[in-house]
Amino acid sequence: MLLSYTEENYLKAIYHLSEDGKIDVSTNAISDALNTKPASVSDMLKKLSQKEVINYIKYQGVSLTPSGKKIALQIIRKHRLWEVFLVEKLNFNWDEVHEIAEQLEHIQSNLLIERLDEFLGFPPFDPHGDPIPNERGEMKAKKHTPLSETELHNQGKVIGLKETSPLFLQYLDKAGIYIGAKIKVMDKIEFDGSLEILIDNKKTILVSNEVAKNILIAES
Amino acid sequence: MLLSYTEENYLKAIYHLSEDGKIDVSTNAISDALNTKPASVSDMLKKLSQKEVINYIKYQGVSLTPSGKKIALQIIRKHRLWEVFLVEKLNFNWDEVHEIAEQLEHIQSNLLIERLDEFLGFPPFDPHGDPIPNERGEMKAKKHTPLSETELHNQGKVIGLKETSPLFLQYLDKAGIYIGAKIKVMDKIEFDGSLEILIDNKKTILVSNEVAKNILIAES
DNA sequence: ATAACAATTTAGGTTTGTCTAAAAAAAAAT
DNA sequence: ATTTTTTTTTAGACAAACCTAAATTGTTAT
Repeated sequence: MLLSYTEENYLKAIYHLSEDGKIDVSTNAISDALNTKPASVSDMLKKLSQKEVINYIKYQGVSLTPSGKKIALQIIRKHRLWEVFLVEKLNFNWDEVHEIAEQLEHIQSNLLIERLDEFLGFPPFDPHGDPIPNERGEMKAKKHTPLSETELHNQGKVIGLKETSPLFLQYLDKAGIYIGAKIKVMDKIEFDGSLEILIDNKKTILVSNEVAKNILIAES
Repeated sequence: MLLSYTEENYLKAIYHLSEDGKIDVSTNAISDALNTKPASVSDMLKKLSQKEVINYIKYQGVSLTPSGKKIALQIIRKHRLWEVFLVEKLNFNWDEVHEIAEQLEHIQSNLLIERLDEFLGFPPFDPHGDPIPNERGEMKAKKHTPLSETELHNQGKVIGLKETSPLFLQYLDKAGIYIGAKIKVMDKIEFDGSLEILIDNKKTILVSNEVAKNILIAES
């Protein structure tokens, strides 16, 4: 089924809002996300409900139907693949690409997006560390961030490394850091970007910014 | 000044229609090109005239103002650059890319298009042989086609070669073909794609399809 | 439990880009 | 030089996506 540019944006917004734990998304939350008025959202929800891409009961919020979720994930797939393209191929910074990808995600062509995916080497993550759904809308992996970008006091698990040289692995081993280790950021030293981290609730150590940049964390 | 998706398409259509010699473009011609009704075109022309991107006198057709032409050429620039991307990087065939480029040409970001141009190595022509305007909307070169694609009885000048090996150049020299030579296609042999061509209104020779593919013609 | 407040929906209106049908202007044909 | 035909414009309507203002429903606090 073919949806308009605007309808696609509504589905995407509902998907992102329900990601944050919520089962049902409120009209006001959607109007905030899309910079429209609640009245406009009500109109659109009625329409999307008729197209059976959302479950909608008046005054009680909305959720995506399976088919709505599939469409939302396709748009997210396109968005994230284009972001990879912009960063990897056109040398954009990861913080410059969002608005352009917002436009590119609505280009209609399955072949295009599969070719793009291939051209980019089937990347599993976008430049912000968010996983890229596959063509069936499946997304196994979780979002990850470099330890260096993790907020103060946040915690998560080590899910990957950017560096895999023996020297780096030896260092991690000695420090007690391994894939799956639980890490909490206790302090950030502004001067050089080094971090004080708590590993598995047991040991607190100091890691340099260089090291932190190469450890990927799935926050929780 | 910012135009809508639809307004951009009108300007582009008017540009292409006035390319074919015509100074003033008719309402019907535009409605044909855009698959809309003449009444809709009249409405839009009034609007575009108010925005001072076209010169419009009722019942007398339209032409682009300098600012309208500049906008049209920017869109054409984007269209052609994306076509190069699709063919060169994503391995599309040159006849598959038009519809996708029709969508991509409306993506708004000057930085994007300049980066794309650079990424593609500043190509002077799109995959159909049409020249790509520069960022100021200037387009020096003329459209070119391989001699092998030139229609029967059409004529033009040799403006370039795809092959530049000494053997090929020697062959051309012997045949009397040089950059600037006037060539007319007298006959096409279906069997092997070879061509009978008239050079400078003097000499008729037969060239193989392989040779014809490597000679670029600016038709006239 | 009910009053006050917040969230949501309905009603009615706007803009953009389209349409059909009818009127007006220009071009072609007698 | 009229008539006929074609082209173009106007008038009035419609769908999509938005808006404001008013009405309704749900929630919270007393």
